[in-house]
Amino acid sequence: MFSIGEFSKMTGLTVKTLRFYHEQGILVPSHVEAGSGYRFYDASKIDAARLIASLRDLEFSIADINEILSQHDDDSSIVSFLELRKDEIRKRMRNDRRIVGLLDKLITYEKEASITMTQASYEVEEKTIDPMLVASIRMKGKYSDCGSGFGKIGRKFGRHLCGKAMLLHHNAEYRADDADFDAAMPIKKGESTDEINVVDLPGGQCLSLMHLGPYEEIHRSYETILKYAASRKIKHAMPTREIYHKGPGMIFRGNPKKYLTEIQLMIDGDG
Amino acid sequence: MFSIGEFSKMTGLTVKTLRFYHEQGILVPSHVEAGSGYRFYDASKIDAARLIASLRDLEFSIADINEILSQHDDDSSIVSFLELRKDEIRKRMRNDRRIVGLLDKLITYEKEASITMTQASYEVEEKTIDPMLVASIRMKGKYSDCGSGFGKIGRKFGRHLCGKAMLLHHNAEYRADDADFDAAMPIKKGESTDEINVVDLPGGQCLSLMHLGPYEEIHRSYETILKYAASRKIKHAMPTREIYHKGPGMIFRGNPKKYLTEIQLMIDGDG
DNA sequence: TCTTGACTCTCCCGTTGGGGGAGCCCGTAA
DNA sequence: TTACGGGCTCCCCCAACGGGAGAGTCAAGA
Repeated sequence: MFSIGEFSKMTGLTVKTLRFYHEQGILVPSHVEAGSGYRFYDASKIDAARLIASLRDLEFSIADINEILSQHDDDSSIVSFLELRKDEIRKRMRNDRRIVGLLDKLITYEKEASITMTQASYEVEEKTIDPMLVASIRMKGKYSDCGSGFGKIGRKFGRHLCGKAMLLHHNAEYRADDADFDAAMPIKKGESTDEINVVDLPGGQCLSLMHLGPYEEIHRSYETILKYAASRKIKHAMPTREIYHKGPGMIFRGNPKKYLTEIQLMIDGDG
Repeated sequence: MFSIGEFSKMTGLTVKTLRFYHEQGILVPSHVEAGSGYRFYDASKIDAARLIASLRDLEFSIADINEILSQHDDDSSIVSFLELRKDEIRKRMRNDRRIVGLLDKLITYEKEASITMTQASYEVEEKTIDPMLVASIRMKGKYSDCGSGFGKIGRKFGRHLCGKAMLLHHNAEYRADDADFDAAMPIKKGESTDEINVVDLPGGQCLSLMHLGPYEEIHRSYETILKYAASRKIKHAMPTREIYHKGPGMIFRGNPKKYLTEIQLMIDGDG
């Protein structure tokens, strides 16, 4: 016969836990002294304690354990319990996978944006870009409506997205209310649908300029890059591309002063 | 301004939850009427509610959300929070994978044992078995000590086990205290260590008999199968194999009347 | 104007598996 | 004698709400 302290050390269960299991009726001491209320456990209870610890390790609830102990004495008869438990845990794992996926996206996005922001020169550069496959939706109206387009593409191609959201401008000039543009997102693969076009965007030489700050001020960067092109007599092809390295966050709306947008003018083959 | 019921329908958060968030200070109504205590929310709170719901969906605690809301307003500044959360969830997923693995083992084991038990003829059969790779430990002493051997093998080759535990008897007769045997378990691959030998067990024709009941009675089945072999003048090779289709469970000690053991006598090539 | 029914309020208790601590009892050793 | 190391019971605490009681509020119909 062991005192509760000795039994605790032998089984690894805390004294509190042993008292709790006694109260719950799943691990009753072999003897309780009448006067003092002291609990005493004999050697046969060690196996019982180990068993309960195993079941708790499998995250069975006290109620389940109570039912298992009182009605069963063989592993084969509790297979249904085990399967239920497994289903529940798999369910939780599916949700966890989803959450980790979301978190990963957020983290990657912010880290890339942060690197881009510190490494950018904020001057007009000439660079070569690769062709890419994008899912796009042609929209007419306000630029600010593009969010719904990105939403639709995200819901349809969520698994295959592989880059930042971008806008393809089909107007040469700024139009407030009746702009003609594509909301587009790079994807690894996919097929066109009624609403969404999957197309190859050509690569090649382009002029690029990073714009740090709110969209309302992006016209200044447009002036800069267009002046640069004009001064060097570079012709550019439509559509003009705008790449959103950092916009309103997925959690917070973000601080517009930190919004980071890249303007790309594709250099015309003839230019 | 919306009443709590209207706001609840708009955001999908229950009235109880909204009151709780008010109490916790993470989503305070725009206005609380002095006399009645009625809560009123304006449109700007919808975004806040969405934000909180997103963070709860990522399983952030109320305390974390409080800190995030009061100290940050940009996704990039909470990346460390997101990474912490991700680590915690990955940790939980690792544990869940472990549990599902254990449960799967238990379930598979019991189901196979159950099928074997109902399909067995409980008469001596001749059958062909495939060669197999086993990890084994040579032991001398009591049969009942084999458990420690299985334990060692399990700990070393846990990931590569692919069959039931078995005993290889090197004595032709029953020996109580100084038996010579191997504790062995089939594995997919592995290398010998100091203590554990990885060897190929040959396949071929054998006599097989299922024994249902406690080990103490297995001598009867041995008599049966040996008599069968003798009556047909079949010679058999050592070691004799004993395969434990069902023994003491991994959870419960099990009911010995349901223990299921297969005896295999390998038929000698000359026989 | 009264009533009715739908809302809303606060307050309290319950969930899970124990942990922390107060206040008390007991035996033993310095 | 006192301190210490056990043990006991009883009560509160955690997280994020849900359920329900009892009471007040609001708008519409009779």
